[in-house]
Amino acid sequence: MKKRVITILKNALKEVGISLTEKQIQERIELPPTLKMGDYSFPCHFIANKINKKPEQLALEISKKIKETPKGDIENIQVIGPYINFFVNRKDFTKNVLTDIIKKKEKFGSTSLGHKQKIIVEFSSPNIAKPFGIGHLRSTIIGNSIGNICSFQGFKIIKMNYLGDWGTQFGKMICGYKNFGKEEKLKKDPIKYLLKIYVKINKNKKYEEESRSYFKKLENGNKECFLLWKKFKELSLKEFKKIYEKLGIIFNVYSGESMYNKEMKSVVKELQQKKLLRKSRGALVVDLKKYNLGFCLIQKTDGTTLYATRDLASAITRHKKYNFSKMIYEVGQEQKLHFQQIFKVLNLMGYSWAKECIHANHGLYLDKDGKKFSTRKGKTIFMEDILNNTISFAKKEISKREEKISKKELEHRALKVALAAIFYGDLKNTRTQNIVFNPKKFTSFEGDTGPYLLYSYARANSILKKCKCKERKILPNKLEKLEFSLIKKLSQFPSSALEAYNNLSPAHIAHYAFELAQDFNEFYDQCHVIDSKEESFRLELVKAFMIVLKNSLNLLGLEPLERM
RNA sequence: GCCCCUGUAGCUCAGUCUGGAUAGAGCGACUGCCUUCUAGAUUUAGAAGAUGAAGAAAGCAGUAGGUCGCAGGUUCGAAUCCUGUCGGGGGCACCA
Repeated sequence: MKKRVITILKNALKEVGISLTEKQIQERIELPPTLKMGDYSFPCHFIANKINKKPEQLALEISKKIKETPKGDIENIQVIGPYINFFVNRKDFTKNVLTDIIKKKEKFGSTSLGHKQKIIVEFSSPNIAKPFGIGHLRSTIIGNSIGNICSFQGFKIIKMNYLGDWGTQFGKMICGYKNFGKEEKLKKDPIKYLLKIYVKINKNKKYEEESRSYFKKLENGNKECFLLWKKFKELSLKEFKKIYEKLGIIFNVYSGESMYNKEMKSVVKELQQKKLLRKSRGALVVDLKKYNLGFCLIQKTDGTTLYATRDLASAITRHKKYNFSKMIYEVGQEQKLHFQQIFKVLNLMGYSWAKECIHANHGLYLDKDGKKFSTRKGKTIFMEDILNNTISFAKKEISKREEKISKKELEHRALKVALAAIFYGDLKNTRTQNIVFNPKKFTSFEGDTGPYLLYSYARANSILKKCKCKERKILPNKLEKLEFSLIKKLSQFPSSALEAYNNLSPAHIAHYAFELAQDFNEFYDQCHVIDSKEESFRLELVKAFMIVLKNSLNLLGLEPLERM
């Protein structure tokens, strides 16, 4: 139908002496703010500018040239101010949209834009020997969703967890454990105990020298250090995997900084050969001052490596191994400069694929004073606690509404509701914005929340379950306003999904899903589905709603519930 | 000091990339939509309550709430673009 609008416009514009390509016209077509103003609209300001005419007048002139008498799929054309508004035939529109959704089901809205090219999405990436904190929550949820969004556009996605399992901090860990660690305590609650040690060692400056020497030993292959490191890693990974299982997030690859130990030497060599390295204050650096990016530190004075070195090595190795078309790093925005440096260095090294590396940065969770959380100072909120709190709150809410429920069912539903609250609560925010952490946000289930979305789905499901009438795909003569609003919203899902991909922005999907659920609930309130003459059509509409909402939720990393 | 992000309703935020129709949501506040009772009588008033029921109130409708940080500029037109300025956050060499 949009195509028809474009053809009509193209012909009319020609008559007035303006020639635009179909693509140019398509880009200018807008959706009017209200239903009363029509379904598609063409603003005339921008052309009027070029030919020095008043937009209102031009709109009238163009509309007069539209010869084809409005009928068929376009019912009416109106000029309001500088806009030419098109009204579609609602019945045809509805029929097309519903048929399309019900035919394509979970594929509705997806495309094959990616042609199965590979995209690596690196996300979550928690630090070994530290608890899974609020800092990694965003990366985990957003990265997962970005993966789903890209996959929906036909890319082959590799979800990669790049563990922070190497670096000076492990010198600190080993130093702390050797000085005041106890094996029994470690076994009891490994991660929280290791955190205690980490905080303690950071407070005491006299261990700094010793810590660094332990990391040097570790990097040089000292056996005792290696075994301790291995133990920390295994214990941590076990805890992390428990959390991922609860969150329902699956990684294709578990990688880690430690895995690029061998490649690092060759990266340093390569940099030297390409004459990019320079000695500065005893360390090896790449000078990026020309690009306003400062120095990228490659090797410390004591000869050990740094984060940047490992990221360079891993990027090069990954490209060899996977031949990715894009690599997305879902990492906090405080590392923006770091990634700019890495990408620049890769570029200077002559790797043309450097431009396909993207830092999809996210804003930080700030504490209630608006300051950054810091693990080093022991100021963290544990993922485990957030999850457990939200789950127990969800349990209370569910039991309030349904007493006779099996324990197993309660556990299952409470987990799904809690995840919806947490995931949606995070994803609805603009990715790059900082968020002040407020635990109450996750335990509020009304209004613009994840549980509201699940509720709407369950509500729709209940209608279908209770209705025994047979399907007859009859469209009513007159569509109610709320019915048509819902249908229009349904039709917008594909462009929402595409927009989310273009901006790597799950928030687009989150906002769409909320508006969709709102439209559905309005429709539900006003239009009774059962015992109405329109029932068969409305049942189709409810079905289509469920499909589209489910697709949206899946993109966010959530599963809807049939009952809540 | 330099670089990046940011300031929209009491609170939390969309909208800013790509300037256009009355600046939108959610929370909080107030009102109504549910049930029972009493009076009144098809369109009412008061009080109380919540329901184990289901076409699920985890909902819907309405009211109040805005100098889009401030000051200039560009434009027929600015929350949106440009400049300046003030407030908040993050980063800036041996952490990741």
